[in-house]
Amino acid sequence: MDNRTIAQLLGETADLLEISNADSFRVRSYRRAAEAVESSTVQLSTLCSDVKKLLEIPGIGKGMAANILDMEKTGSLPLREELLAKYKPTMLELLKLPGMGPKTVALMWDALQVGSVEELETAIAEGRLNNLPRFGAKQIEKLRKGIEDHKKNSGRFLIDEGEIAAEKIIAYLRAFPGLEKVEVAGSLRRGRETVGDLDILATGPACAENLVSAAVDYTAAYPPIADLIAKGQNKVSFRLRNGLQVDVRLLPESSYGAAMQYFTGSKMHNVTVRQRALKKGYTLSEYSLARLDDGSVVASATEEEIYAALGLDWIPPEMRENNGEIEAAEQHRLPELIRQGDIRGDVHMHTIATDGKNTIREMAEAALARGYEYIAITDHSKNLAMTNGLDDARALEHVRRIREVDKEMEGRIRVFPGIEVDILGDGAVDLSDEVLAQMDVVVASVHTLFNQPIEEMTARVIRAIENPYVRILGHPTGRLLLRREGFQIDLRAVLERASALGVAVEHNAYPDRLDLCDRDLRLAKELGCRITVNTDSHHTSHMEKMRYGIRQLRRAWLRKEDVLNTLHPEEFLAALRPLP
DNA sequence: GCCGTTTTCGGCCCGACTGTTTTCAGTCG
Repeated sequence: MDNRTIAQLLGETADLLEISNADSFRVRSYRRAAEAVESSTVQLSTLCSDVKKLLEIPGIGKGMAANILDMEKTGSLPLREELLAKYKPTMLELLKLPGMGPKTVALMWDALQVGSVEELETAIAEGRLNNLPRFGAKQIEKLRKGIEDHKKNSGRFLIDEGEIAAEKIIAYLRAFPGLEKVEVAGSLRRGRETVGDLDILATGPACAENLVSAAVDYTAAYPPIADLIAKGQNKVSFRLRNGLQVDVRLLPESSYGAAMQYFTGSKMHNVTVRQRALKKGYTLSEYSLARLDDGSVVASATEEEIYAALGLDWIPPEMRENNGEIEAAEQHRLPELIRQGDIRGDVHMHTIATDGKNTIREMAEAALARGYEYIAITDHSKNLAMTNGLDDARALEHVRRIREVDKEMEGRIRVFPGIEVDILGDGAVDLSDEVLAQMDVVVASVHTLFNQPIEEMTARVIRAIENPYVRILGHPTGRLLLRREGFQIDLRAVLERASALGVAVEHNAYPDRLDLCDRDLRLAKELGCRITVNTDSHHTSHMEKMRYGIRQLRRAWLRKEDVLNTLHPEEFLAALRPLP
């Protein structure tokens, strides 16, 4: 069992314990253990013969080690099974609705026997929630909208989940002799924030017509398959335990490029490309680009050949959304998109001073190892009490330590002092100007819950960035606009103001908080905003998540010069809004 | 359930905000 699965089972157990009103500290210990397992760099399954090693992991004690051993041995966790006998697995889904916490889920179950999103929907429609304590018209309406949003997004998986699953499948397939090239296509290749399913293409000598059936059998025997949906001549479809559907196609090398082009999509991009082919007297399919008159193949082995035969430059997958990329490719005007290697610094990260997991020094070393030239340490401020946020005094002390580490690093990497302040209800930020004046990088982030009219919300955020010490607007859409009903903002108005003030707008690279979608990023560029891309890292390993953010920037057609943290350290600071 | 120069109990990140309360429970970060 891999770490991710173990972490998931532990996390679910924590949720169930919470619903059952268990001791909150016990719940927390399950959560902590789940986090510890998730961020562990060693596979726990390799440690199971050595319980001592398991106990060395902070957050794993005797009980938890026993749990892990149980999961390794039996594939399940006794406590979780016990709780699932009492409740329903679908209740975990209910927890994802905004405003739905464990207490409410328990109430729904005890009072109405409602244990799933569908049942809740029915109960709302039948007016059965009306007599429940704490349930007024507003609360019910919030839930109704929450369900609506949930349905829109359920069935899709965050890009990193898709990628992790894809990497494992690809590694499995590559182990088969004669499967030489195995790659992902579909929306994952296009870098969308979420993926509906995985398309994986494989080719090599093993895909020759007379041999392919063995490779098909091998594919269908992939151990984690939960449900084999279809097994055909050269295609295998299955579902994984988490519900993600995967389509694997095994193709001859000669048609690999055509298949890559076809299965990468998007739909509208492909429609337009095929229309173009027809105009030129060709027909384009997943097998080849061929002449209409005699059917002879013009191109098929690589995408480059196909696009070239259509008079187009090769188009990066992230751009294939029919947003004008085809015209640009025709006129050789495709922008040179930003790449991961262009990023020279990450200016949003946390340490053990608040809710991070590593020290300032460890973060600096890890960033150096990644090839960064600078980082900014931006721990939380006091309003985020739960994170042990810094008040004025602690913030000053923290700045002093950051400067020390900066010196210790002897110029190999710069470490800038910073802070992530919270925006209060009146639009003020929660630390004093005197303290903010000591910081190189002040990020003002919208964290706390607001449920105000759009005008009021917009005004608050604008008031916050008008504070002259604020240099970056963090989480500009208040994080997870997707998930949270009730947070609404006039993003255009905010971005216009940020642009005028010279406040940079941050794009978060973390997969579950990609708070600017590609459309928002295009708008930001159009309005002349300065843009940064950051990971909001709470652990050294989080820094690798940068790649997800880069892909969003690429989807928005951004180039290196559009993003501030591609600059050298001093240039970066100079490009930020001038300090008062 | 974890953790411990205070070792085998008693701590364990806490404050803001909302809706439905007429004093607070629940959710969120």
